[in-house]
Amino acid sequence: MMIRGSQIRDSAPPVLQGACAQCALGKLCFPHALPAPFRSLLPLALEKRTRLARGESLFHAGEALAGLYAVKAGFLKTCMPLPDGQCKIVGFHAMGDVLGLEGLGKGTHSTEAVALNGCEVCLIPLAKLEKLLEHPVESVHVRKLMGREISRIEAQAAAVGTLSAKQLVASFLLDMSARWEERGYSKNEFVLFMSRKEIGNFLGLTFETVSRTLSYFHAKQWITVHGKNVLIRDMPALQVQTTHAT
Amino acid sequence: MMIRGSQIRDSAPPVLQGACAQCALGKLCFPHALPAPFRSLLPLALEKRTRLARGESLFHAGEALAGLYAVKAGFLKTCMPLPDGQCKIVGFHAMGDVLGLEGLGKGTHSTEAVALNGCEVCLIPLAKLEKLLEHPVESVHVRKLMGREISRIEAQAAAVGTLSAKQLVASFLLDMSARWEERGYSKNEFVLFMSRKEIGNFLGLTFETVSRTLSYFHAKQWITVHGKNVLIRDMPALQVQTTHAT
DNA sequence: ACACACGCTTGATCTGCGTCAAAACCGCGC
DNA sequence: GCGCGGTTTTGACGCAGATCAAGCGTGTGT
Repeated sequence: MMIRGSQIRDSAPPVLQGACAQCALGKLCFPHALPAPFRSLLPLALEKRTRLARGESLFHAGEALAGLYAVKAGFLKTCMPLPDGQCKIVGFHAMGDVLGLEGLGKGTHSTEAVALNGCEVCLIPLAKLEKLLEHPVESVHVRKLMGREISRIEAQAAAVGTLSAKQLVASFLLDMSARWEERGYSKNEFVLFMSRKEIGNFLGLTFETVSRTLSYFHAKQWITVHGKNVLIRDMPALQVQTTHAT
Repeated sequence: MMIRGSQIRDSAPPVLQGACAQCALGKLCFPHALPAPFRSLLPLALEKRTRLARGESLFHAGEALAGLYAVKAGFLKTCMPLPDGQCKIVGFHAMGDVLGLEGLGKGTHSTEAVALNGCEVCLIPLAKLEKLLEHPVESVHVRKLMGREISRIEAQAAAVGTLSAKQLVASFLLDMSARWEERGYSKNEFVLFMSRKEIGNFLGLTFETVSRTLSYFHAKQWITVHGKNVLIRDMPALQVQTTHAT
């Protein structure tokens, strides 16, 4: 019954209609952004809350889209399978993020979503989603989510293709920092839920290079790293590192 | 009056309501995918046809979204500005492609679109687009376009972060080939409208490396290159190159 | 037709990051 | 506590691709 390492603050029953009304995550979670007149539809929309243990998949590449997912708690990665059987991480996701948007194109997922720790996730089933999306306001909302997703991935792709290892790791840390801040946590001190290997995969580097770069930043006194715990001590220095070469 | 290097087959007036009904590009172009009952809305939607000369921008990064664009003829690139003032190409676009979807997130464009040669482009103005999107069928259509776009960029990002120069150039050629085939042209013989520098920028390589790799493929008899003209002589060899390392 | 500028090719050299290897660390079960 | 497997750190070395540089096409404007 207990969820290891999760940030759930209340003890809501695992399946509950209208649970979002009491949800501690507040407006972060996807359907909460809807304007008042459409809120009444929500208990219908949120059908199932799922718990995932570390390493479990929410969906697989090639699988038919079951609907959209809103992350309530925990951390996930989305991976794209490569021709050679390997898997490239295309994003990390925390509470408030929406997963599955890429599947709206062909009706099947192009990526796999895997839990990095204990997660709780809401499913908005496809049938009910489509019903919801007949209302223009919600339709606009989903388009905005998708547009932002496109911008995010384009920026990511642009960075990976051009920046050096130091630039990539610096911007990765700043990105994580910003995400924690958005969610009301400290922007200077946080935990990396993913391994060095996963960071490397995401940034197009080896885990040795990631480790070395973190050590380098540590030596420069810009950050303090102890395993997965990171303390940012000189944010501007990292920001400069993002732009300047070498 | 004439458009250099363009594939326009008829001599339709530059601005024409309902032009798509006679458009030689047929179903390739975005609004044509709409089912019959909604077709009547189209002459309203397609307000303006724009001609762009080589090097002209359709929209800039940061600019407010004017609407969506459908490419009627010609070739464009979309670029994302980087912190250091450089610009990274995130996509190449040909007739039938839709541009501006990334702007639906924040209402402003996150990329710039630049014509690689003489282009003709239709604008669907934002106000009319929103009207159109109140109809569920069209709303679904745009979501599909966006979903496919997300998948496409994710795949692109995955490739650039992991593949070697030879793998990247091989998959680039195969991608171009597939796009030409989709549009009814030969999949074996085509013209690269972009320069080596632009290919390099797109793939995260230098133009020297792109040039060397093309020469290597040429030496292997897999392709024939004369400037921007490409003839693919051994498609399977290129496909193998995509997966195999070295 | 000419020359100039720009893009492309090809070669030589340099370097950042990948690869291989070994040791330290950390969590976990017993 | 102890031993074990996996992760992380750190070092030494090599290579793919960047950089520097020189010559060659090709298209463009006069």
